[in-house]
Amino acid sequence: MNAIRTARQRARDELTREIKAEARRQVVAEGPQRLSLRSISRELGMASSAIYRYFPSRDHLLTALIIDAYDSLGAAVEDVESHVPREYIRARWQALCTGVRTWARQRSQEYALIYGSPVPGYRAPEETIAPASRVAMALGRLLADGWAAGELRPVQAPPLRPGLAEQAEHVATVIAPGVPREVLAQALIAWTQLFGMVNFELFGHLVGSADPADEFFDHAVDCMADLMGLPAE
Amino acid sequence: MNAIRTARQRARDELTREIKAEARRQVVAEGPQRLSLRSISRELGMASSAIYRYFPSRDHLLTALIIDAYDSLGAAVEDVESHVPREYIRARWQALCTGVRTWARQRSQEYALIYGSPVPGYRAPEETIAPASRVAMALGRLLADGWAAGELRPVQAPPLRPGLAEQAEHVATVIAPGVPREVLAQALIAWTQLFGMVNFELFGHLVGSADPADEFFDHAVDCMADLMGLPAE
DNA sequence: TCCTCTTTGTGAGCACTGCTCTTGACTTGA
DNA sequence: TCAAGTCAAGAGCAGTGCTCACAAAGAGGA
Repeated sequence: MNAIRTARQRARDELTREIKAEARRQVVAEGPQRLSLRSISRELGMASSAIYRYFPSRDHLLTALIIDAYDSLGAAVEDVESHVPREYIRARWQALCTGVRTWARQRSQEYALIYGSPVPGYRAPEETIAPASRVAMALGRLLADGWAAGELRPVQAPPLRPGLAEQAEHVATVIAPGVPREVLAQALIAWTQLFGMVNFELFGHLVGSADPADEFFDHAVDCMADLMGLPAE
Repeated sequence: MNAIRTARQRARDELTREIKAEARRQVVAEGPQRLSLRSISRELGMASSAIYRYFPSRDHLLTALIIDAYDSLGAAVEDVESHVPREYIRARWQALCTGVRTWARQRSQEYALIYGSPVPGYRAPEETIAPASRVAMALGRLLADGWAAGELRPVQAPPLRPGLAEQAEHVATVIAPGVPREVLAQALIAWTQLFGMVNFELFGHLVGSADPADEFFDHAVDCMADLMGLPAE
């Protein structure tokens, strides 16, 4: 709106940032459930009630952190993928996957915040869905590029059930226009596979089987690439 | 040990059960984080401090619930799978998957308890790992049966990296003796895929794409069956 | 039976939490 | 300059997990 914000506005923005920064520090250090508004206020040297001028409740503050986490993950994935030449579709997929995994391992508490079990009674608000879809968008672009270049092999899979065909068609229009629904159905599988593996690795469900998970992860990523019909190269 | 337990022992067992039952009711109704020892004691008409004679901490009570949840899921899956004739390998896989999904949808809070993000600083204790592996065991039996019957098709996948080959070999000896490691590597993928989908469905990450997820789920289950080389039938 | 020893329940209390509300001080724009 | 709007502070409410000293009650040996 106005480039010249008032002093009050600037102070408000700064304090909002500081509160979020301290909150993130606590989440990273001790997990989302230990996040305490009172200890934030103590750390910032203000009264606990003052926090409520900036975030109406603990959940609102958590939501802000969630949005930031989605954005951070999206940016990280976009960044790592952008370093791969555009025409290497399979390499871009691999970069996307390792990007997600690396980010998740480095910032596991924030990952748990967005992909772990939601806080009870917590319903993801409207403003989270855009940042939440950045990773999916990256996958969509990659598929669209591969399709446009005529490099995707036909998928080997059972025919789509009608409802799924419709959903896949809708996803295609939003995320990868022109790409056939069969490809997007397989991409949905690959997508849930990716986060399923990262979840299991981070939450300890691979202990005793595929732990450490590096090679298993790479292997699965390859299999998913084949499932989507990505070119070998 | 002794069939004739003392009155004290019987009272103790009963109260332990009642505490767990009330705790489970609260978890089902409001989620794990709202579980409150004080409100349990209030509901049971006892002093809050008395609970600590039965569970040394809130986390210990949660662990007991987690074990019960694993056992309940394992039993449900075993039950639904046992109703399929032993020789229908693919149908057993499908039954296993829908068994997991159905249980998860019916008891979502308990599912979140075991497959959501772990409570902060919470480390899964030793006694959870046996009940936690019941679903994996069922998958192993199914593969072993299929292999013994000579019905598994050779898997179409990249060769295993050495570390993964070793891990798959180890999983095979524990869960599906005799079955080649290549099959178990694909089974690991199918396994993470299964829980990845259920996670995403329950935690709202499929909203806007594959929601409702029934057909997508069935499709993915089929694809995973193919990935493992299960017979068509 | 009596008399210890152990187990169990109680209630007060500590240190903490999210959140509300009143009160008084400050900034801002007309 | 001055009313309107904004903000921080502090007290307070209702709740939490957990500890501890103490008093009943049961268990088992002499």
